Amino acid sequence: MPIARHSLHDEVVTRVRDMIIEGTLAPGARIHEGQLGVTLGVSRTPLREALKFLASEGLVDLVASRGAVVRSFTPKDVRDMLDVLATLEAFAGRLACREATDGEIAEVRGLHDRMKERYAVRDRLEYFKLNQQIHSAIQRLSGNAALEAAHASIQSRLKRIRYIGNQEPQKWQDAMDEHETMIRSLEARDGEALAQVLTLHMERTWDRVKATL
Amino acid sequence: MPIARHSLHDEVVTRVRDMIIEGTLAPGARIHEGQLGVTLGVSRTPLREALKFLASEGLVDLVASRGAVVRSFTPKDVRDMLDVLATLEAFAGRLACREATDGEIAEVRGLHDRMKERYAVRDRLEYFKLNQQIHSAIQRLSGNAALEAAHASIQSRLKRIRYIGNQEPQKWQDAMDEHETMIRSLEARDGEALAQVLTLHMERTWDRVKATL
DNA sequence: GGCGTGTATACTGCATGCAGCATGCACGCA
DNA sequence: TGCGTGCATGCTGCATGCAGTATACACGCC
Repeated sequence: MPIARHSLHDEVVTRVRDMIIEGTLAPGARIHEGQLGVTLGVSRTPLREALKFLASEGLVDLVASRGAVVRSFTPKDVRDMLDVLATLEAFAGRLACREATDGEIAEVRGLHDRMKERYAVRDRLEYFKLNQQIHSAIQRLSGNAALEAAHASIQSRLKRIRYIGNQEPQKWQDAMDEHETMIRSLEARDGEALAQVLTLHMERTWDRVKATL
Repeated sequence: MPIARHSLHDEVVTRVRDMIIEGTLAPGARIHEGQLGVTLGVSRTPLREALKFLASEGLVDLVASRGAVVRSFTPKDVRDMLDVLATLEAFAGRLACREATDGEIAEVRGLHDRMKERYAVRDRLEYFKLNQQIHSAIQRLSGNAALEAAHASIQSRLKRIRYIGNQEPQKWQDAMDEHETMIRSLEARDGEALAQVLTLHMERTWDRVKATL
């Protein structure tokens, strides 16, 4: 394994993306190149390159001669993205049930169990991270790289919004139950059932987040 | 309407993307910043920014300290992308039948008729462009911007490969027939039929291109 | 003769300087 | 007093210079 090579702009992409997800950079906020550059300790060049990258991901908008602003989403945007996610995940679920090895499914089960533990102690941050990993893992198990990439792109845009959701205990419990059904369907290699619960999960996710928009 | 503002890196993104699609920059070819910069008449900075953008689109790979290389796709990559496209287009087709106005559908019919004319005189380049426009238009008619963006991203990666396909008269005729069914289904607002033919079209597209990979 | 090592070349990665444009404020005129 | 215009400021967009590193070739050693 090659040692991790941290090209600076790659590092910056990650950092800025995290700042957007965590809300340090609020939606609609203008990104000041010089200022942010100083904050991150890099010059404007790699920062600008990172912003172009994030623009392509849809996390920031580039306005001519006025630089970058953090993209803000309307409720409809969110709903639309969830609909696409549902479509992609349902497709991935069917494939995963067919293509994944038993070992791979066991790994997802491992993620699921760890997530359940974090839920038990109400560790929202870790729960959330494991949750995202599970959804990503199902895409990966589909064996379709293009699918995985398309999913990752949309998921990253929704991260912030989904993190805000699940605030209420009942909602959180519901989400956990849906995940329980998911993992069972995957282990049973029942593609249709998995696709169905994934679609339902997205629909419910919408119900859980729409009030916060 | 604000006059078109051509930020240089945007222009470069378009130019380089076209060079990749047209094959001027062959898959696997290394992109030499200085040299290409001179060719395009721009300095390295906007060119580098454009390359970061294209990397995010998946058209080039960035290798640390070695710059950018034009991404090359394996047959499986192509197959995978077509599968995702089929999924997205089927979804978009259903939505479009429900959401589009009669006027919008008439516009697609217009594109279709123009495409048929180009087919009649065997004008492959114009046929191809109109073909892409039709597929994009169906996404747009879905009213789901996230869907449209995800589709556009994959479609741009496949452009070059799909352009090479349809070389043989019979294949081209078949593709044309599928499009004929498409437009009829759309006009009848039969979402299921449209989804079905779009899926079929992608499957057939695979049959048409796989030999060239 | 083949393989490993050293060195030279040249390309990428990043910093910085300069020019052009957007924005906000002040001043003048109606 | 209100609106329009001009100017100053500061930011973005782009060019270029410099340092670090990959690569290729040549030389030496086994």
